Amino acid sequence: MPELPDVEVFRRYLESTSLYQEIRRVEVPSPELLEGTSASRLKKSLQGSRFTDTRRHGKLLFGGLENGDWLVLHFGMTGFLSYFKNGDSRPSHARLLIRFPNGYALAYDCQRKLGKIALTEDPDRYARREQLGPDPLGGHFDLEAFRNAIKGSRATIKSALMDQKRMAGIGNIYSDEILFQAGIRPDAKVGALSDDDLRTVFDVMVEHVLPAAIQARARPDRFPSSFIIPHRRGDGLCPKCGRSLQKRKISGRTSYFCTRDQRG
DNA sequence: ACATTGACCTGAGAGC
DNA sequence: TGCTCTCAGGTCAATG
Repeated sequence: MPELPDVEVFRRYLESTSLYQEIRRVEVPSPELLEGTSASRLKKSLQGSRFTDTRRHGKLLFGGLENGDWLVLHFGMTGFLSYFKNGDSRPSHARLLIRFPNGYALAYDCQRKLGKIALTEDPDRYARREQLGPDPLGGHFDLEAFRNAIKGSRATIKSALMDQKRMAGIGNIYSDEILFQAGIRPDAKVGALSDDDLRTVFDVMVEHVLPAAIQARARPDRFPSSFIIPHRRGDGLCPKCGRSLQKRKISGRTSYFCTRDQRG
């Protein structure tokens, strides 16, 4: 699930539930998800400290600690956060548990274990080492930056949008949505797109799709009815023209699009 | 340089 | 109900 809008919702969730509380106890039931750190180092850093800041870069969430360290979370395909009260049913695949004095705990749940947990002293440096491109909602990402990010790609526009080295945060779902709103087929080659096309993709992504998805708390049932995401099913219909959507693998990923409303 | 495939994991849902 | 098969929104490596 978690692409940029989802992770932004997680960031706000972390911010509103867990900031400034002392971290009493940390449990790491699945240490195999740790990368570049150990359970004991993680506990040593977190226990007794508290979150004072949050950041996001693409699909990465950073939790800033009082002691200067940052907890890094990547959510894979099935990850999410859950702040729950002691005694209430805890999420079924908690891979990291952060317990607070008020009897609540923040769980990082990741059913398929495709996410990862890390620790860093510097989120920007961490993102650089991961070779992540700019975040589309980051301050400096304008049309010029978008063109630079896309420039030189001989791949499909869908693949270029999803390439985390070009820009960070767009995945399979939202690339489909952006290209649907832009009226461009996902299998169109980047080189075949006009300057106008690229401007449209940029505008739609930054000004429409991503903000609307975040506003809807990344929940498809709250998306505008003009979005394609709620219709991404085998028998789904185009919200513009009502015809059947095409379902096809493009650049290795299942893609949905409308042959009438999207140009190739 | 790019597309494709399979691997990593686990579970939901479809079809029988 | 229960079994098997297919598929899944992320990333990585190997192959063509």
